[in-house]
Amino acid sequence: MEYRKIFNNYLQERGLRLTKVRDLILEAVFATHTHFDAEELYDSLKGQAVSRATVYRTMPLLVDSGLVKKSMFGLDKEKYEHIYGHPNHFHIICIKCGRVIEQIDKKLETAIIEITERNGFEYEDYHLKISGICSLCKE
Amino acid sequence: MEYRKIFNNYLQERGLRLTKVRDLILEAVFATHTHFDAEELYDSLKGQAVSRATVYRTMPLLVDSGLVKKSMFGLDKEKYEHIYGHPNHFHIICIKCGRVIEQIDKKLETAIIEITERNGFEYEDYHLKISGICSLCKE
DNA sequence: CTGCAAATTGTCAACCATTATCATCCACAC
DNA sequence: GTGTGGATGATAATGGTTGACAATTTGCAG
Repeated sequence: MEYRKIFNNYLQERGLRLTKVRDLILEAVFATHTHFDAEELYDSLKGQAVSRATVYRTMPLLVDSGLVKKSMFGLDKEKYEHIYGHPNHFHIICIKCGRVIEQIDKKLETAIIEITERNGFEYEDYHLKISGICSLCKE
Repeated sequence: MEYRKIFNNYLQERGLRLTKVRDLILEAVFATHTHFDAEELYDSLKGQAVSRATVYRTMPLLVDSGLVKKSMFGLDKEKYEHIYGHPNHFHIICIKCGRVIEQIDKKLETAIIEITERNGFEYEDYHLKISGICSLCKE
């Protein structure tokens, strides 16, 4: 798995250790194909000796390594999603039922990068969340 | 002040009461021209008998009334900004120094609305946060 | 203007996600 | 295999936010 190589490289580059527990967490993250929070990840690791604290401690590493992204839903908890192998995308959320649609739009992304550079920034990443009412809830 | 009228209408429409305290909070919100959190708002009301709990209780009303928006920085606390009289805008944030730039881009907004409708959603709002490295930090 | 019911507020305790602490454990270099 | 410093687990602590409830105030009817 490519993502393992990436994470291991990331760890080694900064003198962090490749541990069994970090591996378990990594696998759990990539076995999850939805948006999840730390607690849900912890639950999915029940039975495999991993403590809650370590899950919380590992998430920033995964984010920093570029494998995982915080996906901002403006809710209470931190939500994450793995992004390795997923092109940059954004979300459209129904404010009635909470349904989330993922979208990719190259043109929009290009426009965003242009705007960033026009302001003298070196582009790094973007988060876009659109709120609306989905077709099912419109009636 | 127009925003007072809007808030009062909002309250009356749902049988909520216009109270002195809500008025004080409203004024404090519109006296603040930056992004703020509940605690900062509470501080700015020191001396005017308003309790912390009421500040927290009132924020959702202000958001729901459309006068205030949660501005998502993916940080620890809920951040807000008042939006009455401000065109819809987004933020570019420097990941090194934390500087925040506000931008308006009509074309981008149009594109976002189009994408939303193409997906069968009725457009409501969007949140865009761009991360990058600002000109000062690039060196 | 007065009285009343219901909404609102303040105080303070409770909640809950996240973080710090610290003793124990383990990865990794030698 | 050993030593050492990073990593982990258990648990307490933290801090933003919310709940409970008695006291207070608003909006309205009379």
